[in-house]
Amino acid sequence: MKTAKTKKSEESAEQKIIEAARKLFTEKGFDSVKTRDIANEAGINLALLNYYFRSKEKLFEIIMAENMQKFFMSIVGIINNEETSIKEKVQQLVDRYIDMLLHNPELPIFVLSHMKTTPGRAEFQGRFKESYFMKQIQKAIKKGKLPSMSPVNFMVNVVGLTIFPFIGRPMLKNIHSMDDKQFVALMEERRKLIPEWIEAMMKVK
Amino acid sequence: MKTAKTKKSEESAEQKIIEAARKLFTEKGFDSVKTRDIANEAGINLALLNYYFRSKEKLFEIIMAENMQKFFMSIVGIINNEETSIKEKVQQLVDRYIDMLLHNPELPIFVLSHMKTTPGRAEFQGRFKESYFMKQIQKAIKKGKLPSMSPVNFMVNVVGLTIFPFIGRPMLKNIHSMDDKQFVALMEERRKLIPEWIEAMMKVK
DNA sequence: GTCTATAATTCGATAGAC
DNA sequence: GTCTATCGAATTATAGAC
Repeated sequence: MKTAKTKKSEESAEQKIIEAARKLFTEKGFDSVKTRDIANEAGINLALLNYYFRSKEKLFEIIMAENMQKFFMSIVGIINNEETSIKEKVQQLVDRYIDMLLHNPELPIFVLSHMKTTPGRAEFQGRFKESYFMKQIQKAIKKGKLPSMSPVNFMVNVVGLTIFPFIGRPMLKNIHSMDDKQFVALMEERRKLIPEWIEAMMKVK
Repeated sequence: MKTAKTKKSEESAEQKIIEAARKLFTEKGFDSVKTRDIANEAGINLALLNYYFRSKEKLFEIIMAENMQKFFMSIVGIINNEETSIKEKVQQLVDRYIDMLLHNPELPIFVLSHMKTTPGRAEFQGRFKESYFMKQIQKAIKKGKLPSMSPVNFMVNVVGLTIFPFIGRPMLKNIHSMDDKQFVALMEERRKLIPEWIEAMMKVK
């Protein structure tokens, strides 16, 4: 174990704990992960966890803030850009999310699971609702360039078509016996197709 | 407490435990729920839980099997019907899932969370992949009636557009400040729109 | 079958040596 | 800073009276 992980011994204990916690909490959530699991994964002593982070809860809050940031903040720049069209925003959103989720596939379930219990922070409240993207969509609907429906549907479709496969990945693995390589190929196919689908969908009616 | 729940005292203790366990496990998962929570929710003594079900784990397995059944088996009849067209199947799938999930909104996150860790049962393996629905889609692609792409994409889109809003509900609540009534209205709108969208999407290219 | 009391284990956290 | 040892609370499970 020591032979292969030369890199890890160069990191500080604090850093090793954070990384172990990030991995385990993001995969399994708060209650399923035991502080001993984190210590083992990090290759450090159990007492160090409390020495550096005071409690399991404090450590979790750090990881949760990190994950929320990664999940939401990566797109606020895109949806509030006043220079780009709806079509351009859709392509950028799809690209950004697919890139990010290919490296952090557990993020959607983590974020959505914990938003069920944790009241969303003021930080993100209305971040979508009041975005320039939403205003563009509402305007397009008024002008008859998009079908008359709840503008939320538009956002749900873009986000859903993009991130749902990551959420449903265990289903694809089991029910469709899809391996990791096939999954990546599927997402690369969807990267091109989703913007085309969105365009076609929005001409309905 | 006793005054209002007259109905509950008519049920057997075993039944009350099952119902409490169903509610709590489905909402919060295995580790977050304590056996005491279940006993309290059921209004029975803690010891009865082990008397009837031997362990927390055995009880959980019952609930998980129930939920898996509800989630998957409700649609096998639809996707294996050799009399209906692709279009009809899409409408039926959307209807069935929306009806079911309006009554069991926690099901998708529960099922997908636990399929991450639990290897899928043989019961469901290949149940989609070998379905008549999949064969119909493959045939339609060959005939050029559907765009040439992975047939999995088709299934992912139908299922994703339908169940993703339930998974993303906490996000809609927080970020879009959407209440329950608005959510139901949204899903009723989508019930009509998703089949139309799917039809439009599949004409791309 | 249902309850009280308690055993057995797990888990988060800390004291204290080095 | 890091470790060993251990405490105290929480939690699952069981023994035994009724």
